[in-house]
Amino acid sequence: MDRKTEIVQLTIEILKVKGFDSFSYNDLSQEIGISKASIHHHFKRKEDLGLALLLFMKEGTLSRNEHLFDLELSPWDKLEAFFNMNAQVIENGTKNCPVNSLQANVNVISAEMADVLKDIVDLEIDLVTTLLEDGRKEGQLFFKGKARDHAALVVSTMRGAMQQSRIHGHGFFRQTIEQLKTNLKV
Amino acid sequence: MDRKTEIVQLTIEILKVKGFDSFSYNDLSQEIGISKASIHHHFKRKEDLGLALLLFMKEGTLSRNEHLFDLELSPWDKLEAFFNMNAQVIENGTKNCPVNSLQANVNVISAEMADVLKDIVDLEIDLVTTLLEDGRKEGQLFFKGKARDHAALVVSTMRGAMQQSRIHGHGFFRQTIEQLKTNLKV
DNA sequence: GTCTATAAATGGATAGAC
DNA sequence: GTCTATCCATTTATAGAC
Repeated sequence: MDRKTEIVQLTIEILKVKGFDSFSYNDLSQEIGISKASIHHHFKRKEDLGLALLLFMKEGTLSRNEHLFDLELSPWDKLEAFFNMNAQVIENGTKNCPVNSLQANVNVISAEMADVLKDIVDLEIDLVTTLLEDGRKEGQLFFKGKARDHAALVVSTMRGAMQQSRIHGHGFFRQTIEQLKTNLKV
Repeated sequence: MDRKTEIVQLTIEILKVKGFDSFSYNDLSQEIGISKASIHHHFKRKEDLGLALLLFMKEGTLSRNEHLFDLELSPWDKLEAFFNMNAQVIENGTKNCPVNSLQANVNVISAEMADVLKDIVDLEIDLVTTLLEDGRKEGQLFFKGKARDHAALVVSTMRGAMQQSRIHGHGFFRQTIEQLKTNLKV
């Protein structure tokens, strides 16, 4: 892996713990073992790193969506896989989702960064919308109203639960997702 | 209103925009029109201000809960009032909920602060649990499973939607709450 | 690409006068 | 309670050598 990617990935990990304003080039420097100036060589301004990081996250979301979509699974099982992927992100509730972290800091990031952040959430809502539509068509899962509206609810709930679990412990996320799934059962 | 309260209330407003690490005594100084040193006179350390602010928020939650509980309204209408109160907090989606802001920054606040933050969310879940139980008993609203589990879901969804609405616009919160209510209809 | 050194600004916090 | 002045640490960022 090249250094740029290493820095980006480390930054995402740090974002799960601290906010965008709360981490410094010094944090990265210590963790990677090169000087602050070297980090600046790869990403001149913190904002450049922020944008690179969001584009990296968007790429990840795109490829995960594609991978999930191509799996030989039922809509229900794909939805479960989606939740499990996100459970891994927060590592038992000890960490936050980087999307939450950046949303909470939307006023301290650039407009460009915020645009990509919106794209990422839209991609997720797109995926869940498709899974909900397919599942309802097949009679495998149940919900009222439009698929897209319910997908927005599903993503909001998941994201909210990811953040709440930071203070309520790792069980909170698991339990809330269970309740969400209970509501989707026919 | 005394100065301490003025500072606390202003800090909560700033927290809706920036994170706990991202605002400074200088921000408060500028807005109120007294020097940084004067802010320090009222709250020696930033951590003291943080704790005072959380205790203030907890008091507010307690009195709002009590007020809501005493209203001559049906459980459904009380739930709606609860959502409307929270819609006011984020002011059309331009701002975040301070609870979200602090949860996202849980690693940069003190353990004492985090404890009170947990109390606040627990109080909300308690309220919603009671409303859900009463509503189901009266046959006015519907949900599967335990009232407390569903209350955790309701609060997670609301909080998640509050934060998403920062990038998805003011309509997102309203729409997601509508979808949440649609699911609660008998 | 990486380093040391350093600039320039801002942060939290204190001392002491009024 | 409020002020000015100041301290010290940290932060983002740059210059220039290797």
